[in-house]
Amino acid sequence: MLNYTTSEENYIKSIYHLQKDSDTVNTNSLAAEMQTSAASVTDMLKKLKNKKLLQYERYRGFKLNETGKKVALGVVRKHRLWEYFLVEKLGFDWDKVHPIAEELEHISSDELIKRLEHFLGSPSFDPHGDPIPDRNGKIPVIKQLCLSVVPLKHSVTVSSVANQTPQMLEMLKHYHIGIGTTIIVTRHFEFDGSLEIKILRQPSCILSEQVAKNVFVHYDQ
Amino acid sequence: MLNYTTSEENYIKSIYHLQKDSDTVNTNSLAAEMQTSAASVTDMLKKLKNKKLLQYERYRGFKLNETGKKVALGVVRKHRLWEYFLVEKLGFDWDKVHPIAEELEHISSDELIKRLEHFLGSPSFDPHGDPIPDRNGKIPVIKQLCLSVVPLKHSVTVSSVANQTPQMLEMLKHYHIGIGTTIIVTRHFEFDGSLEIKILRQPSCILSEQVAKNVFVHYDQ
DNA sequence: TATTTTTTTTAGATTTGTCTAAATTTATTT
DNA sequence: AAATAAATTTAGACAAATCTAAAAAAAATA
Repeated sequence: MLNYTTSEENYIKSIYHLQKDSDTVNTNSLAAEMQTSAASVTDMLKKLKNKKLLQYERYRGFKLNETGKKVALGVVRKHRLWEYFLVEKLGFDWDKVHPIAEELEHISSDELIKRLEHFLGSPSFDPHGDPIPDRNGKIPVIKQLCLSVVPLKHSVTVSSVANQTPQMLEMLKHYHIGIGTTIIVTRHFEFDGSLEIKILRQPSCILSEQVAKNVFVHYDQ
Repeated sequence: MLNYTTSEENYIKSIYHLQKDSDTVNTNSLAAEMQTSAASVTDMLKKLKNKKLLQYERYRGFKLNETGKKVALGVVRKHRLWEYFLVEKLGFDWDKVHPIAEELEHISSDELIKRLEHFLGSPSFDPHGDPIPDRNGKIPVIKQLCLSVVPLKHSVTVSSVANQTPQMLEMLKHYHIGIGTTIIVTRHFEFDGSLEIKILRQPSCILSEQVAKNVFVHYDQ
């Protein structure tokens, strides 16, 4: 596989994330996402089109082709493996690792990533619960649902968190909730949508609907 | 501390290595070291002088000042910690890690390096036996001598290897010699300068003078 | 010391990625 | 459908890092 510049990789990654939500992407939303000007985006689109990484007709929006998606998945893979390393091996809090992984994801060695993955035990999900694509770009899937809609008395495990701010982290730390935590919802208060939950070896506690809406879980086997 | 570009850091590091041998550095030798043109070196020298990292009078050579040396030591520190990580944690052969560490050394986070160092157990020497500067730029010293001049029957430990090519690595692997290996020189053949050595749990073997001249050791306590 | 050679610097281009401002195309409203 | 607004692209510029070729300075040699 060819090598791309850090800037190209960043554009490709952002397009990839945007086109998951809305099939074709437009210039302004990419400019907003990347905090740059629409003109810069247009410039880069021409380069990426020349390198055959995306479909693009001027004024008509754009989307990554298969090659482009593979490149994007490679960058996402590296980003999430490094995040896992930073949290699990170096002990960073998960809300601190993003900017560092943004740099590490552009280190080019394939052998490095192969060995890093093995060293980490081939994790399937990063510390935020986001899936880590495998070497072929395959993304592990998991049947997730929002904690706010989980039925009472079912045992579920936290698999990801939507809002990844320091404020949310602080909140979750206080409640002893992290990726992998097992939770049972014991009551649902109609009035404000808040939940009473039970975590193993913790006293019961109440979560606001706002928090619950940002926590995603899967059913335990 | 300010941030510098990857290119600036690479120039600073190369100047640092060159000025260890010859107090003041000249344009052509830096150009050769960095595999670039003398004109490019002059361009960069002006930038580094503006940023107050080196003493430089045109046509008169140049050298890093104290600020420049600190920056250089920071880069060297990062390079060697990453090399240690790549060899000790990811299982790379030591002759494969240099180009990867050349990329990793430019990752900017200080917190990352602090935690990486702690994770690695604060090593003092990298896998080639080169010293790792501490957070303040202090370089651990060790009283080294060349294996070719070690007196007979003294127990010594390999601390570094001068020639770090794949060919040398292959040779040393064959003899079961690495950084940290304990060696006793049992005979010295005047004819060709070759040595008979004994390594714990290995049969005695003969090293050519050429190999011995590239191996550095220190006396055991 | 005068000449030649070597080293170093300058001058002028080039590439990559960015910018602002103006022009163009598309979309939305009267 | 015409006018207006919004989105997008082009034109032209700039900074960083590089290059080649020419000029200038320093060093070596005759």
